[in-house]
Amino acid sequence: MSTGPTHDMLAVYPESPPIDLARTLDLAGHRWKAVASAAEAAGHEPAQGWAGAVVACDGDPEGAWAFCGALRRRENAVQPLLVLISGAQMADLELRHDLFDDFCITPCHPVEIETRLRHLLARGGGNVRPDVVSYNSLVLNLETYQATIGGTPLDLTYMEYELLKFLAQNPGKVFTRETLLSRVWGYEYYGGARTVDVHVRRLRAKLGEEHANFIETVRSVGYRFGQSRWSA
Amino acid sequence: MSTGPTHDMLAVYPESPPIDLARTLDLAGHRWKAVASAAEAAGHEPAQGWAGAVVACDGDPEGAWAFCGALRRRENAVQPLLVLISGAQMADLELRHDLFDDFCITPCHPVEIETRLRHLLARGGGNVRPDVVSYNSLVLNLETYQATIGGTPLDLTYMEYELLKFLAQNPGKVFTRETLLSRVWGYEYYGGARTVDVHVRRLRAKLGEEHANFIETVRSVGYRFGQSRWSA
DNA sequence: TTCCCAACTTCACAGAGCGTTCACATTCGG
DNA sequence: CCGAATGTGAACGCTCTGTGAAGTTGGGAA
Repeated sequence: MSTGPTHDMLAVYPESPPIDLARTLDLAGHRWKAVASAAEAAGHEPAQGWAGAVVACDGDPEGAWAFCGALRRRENAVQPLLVLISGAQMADLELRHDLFDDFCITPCHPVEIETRLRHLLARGGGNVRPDVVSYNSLVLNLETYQATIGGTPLDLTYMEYELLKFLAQNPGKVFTRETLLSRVWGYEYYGGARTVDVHVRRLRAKLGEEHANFIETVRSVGYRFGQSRWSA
Repeated sequence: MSTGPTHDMLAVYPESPPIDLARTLDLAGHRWKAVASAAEAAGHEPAQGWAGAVVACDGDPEGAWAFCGALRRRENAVQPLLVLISGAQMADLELRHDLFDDFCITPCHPVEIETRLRHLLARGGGNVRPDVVSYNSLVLNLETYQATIGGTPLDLTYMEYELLKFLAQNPGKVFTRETLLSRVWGYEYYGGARTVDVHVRRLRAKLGEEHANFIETVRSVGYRFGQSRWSA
């Protein structure tokens, strides 16, 4: 139907995208605007909103993922979101599965990028991103930053909420304190691992005695949220 | 095909899939069944339905696309659907964008297939396939640090888990106590060899009388996990 | 600006869990 | 039947985690 997207403005990151990417987008007839940050993306957003985003993780992976996260946490989450990564970065994808819709392993054929973009756009943004994370009676509302358990709201602080969200998004999986610090607190964080312990303790307290065991301690390893699907 | 949860059976086309694909699926712990046609896919469908489909278009593109179309036209459309195509076939995708959810350009890294499957399954609400080590009814979940035997969880301590994991990753191979100490406990470890004995004993106890013989004693040498193919 | 309070981090200590070792019993090979 | 290798139970001691509290930071109000 569409010979070329007309009213579809894509956000591209970083501000000086790889020349191959720029050429590919141009040749395919896409309209796009490169931005340096999520704030800039919000500032330069067209009236109809972004039609999607393409993020190259080559130069600055940290910044790129932060950018993805920011676009997804917005009021109107930008969709679809295509990331370009190197093969070595593929391991990063697993824990960030909620931050993108599709990915390309660079270097890749320009046609592949174009095909994936077309596919994503044709599906109208593709997959629906859940705006809540839930486990049993626990519900995290990603839009309002509120948590409830059995319907009654929990009064969580920011870090408590982020930690619980991260754990609840990966139920059953064990994380070391170091992993939690880097994924929840941030990469450049240089702090003691006991910080995690204390936050876990407060979370357990707020979850209540009945649900404190939502967060399990795995001795000598770290923490796990929820039970493995096998221990049913 | 490895053991695992029973509700994640993938349909694979064609009936004799590329060996690389088969190996990738097995190593990732997926359960799958190769089928020769859409009719056969319907006939062999598990009670809970297919968790998804992987279609290799290498040999017979027409048949492969017909297969995809049939799965999509069914009462319960099979989702998600991942197709493997060569670069030359990329042009086919545009006209068939409604017949698949994601694609891989072959030849590609096995990790990419696995990553895309994970992503698709996670989106579809299906369970993400964990990394597992399994032997008979014993399953070690490397993500959750949990072990089960015949579906019932084993309550292993950290060292017990590590020892069992190492042994189970090398079934049939005999290890001296010294080797086990250096590989499981660490190279710089300087302790008595009887430590291994005690841990083996506890492992056998927790495996239960029925499966205690998973760990065999090789007198004057060490221990072996699983049976030698020469044993009577 | 200055103060204040909430949130976050760090610290210290106690308790529990777990790994290691030892002593003794048992089995195996010759 | 003997010696060596292994199985077994118990006790010791260390490491890790839970926990209360002190210390630090940052943002908002007066």
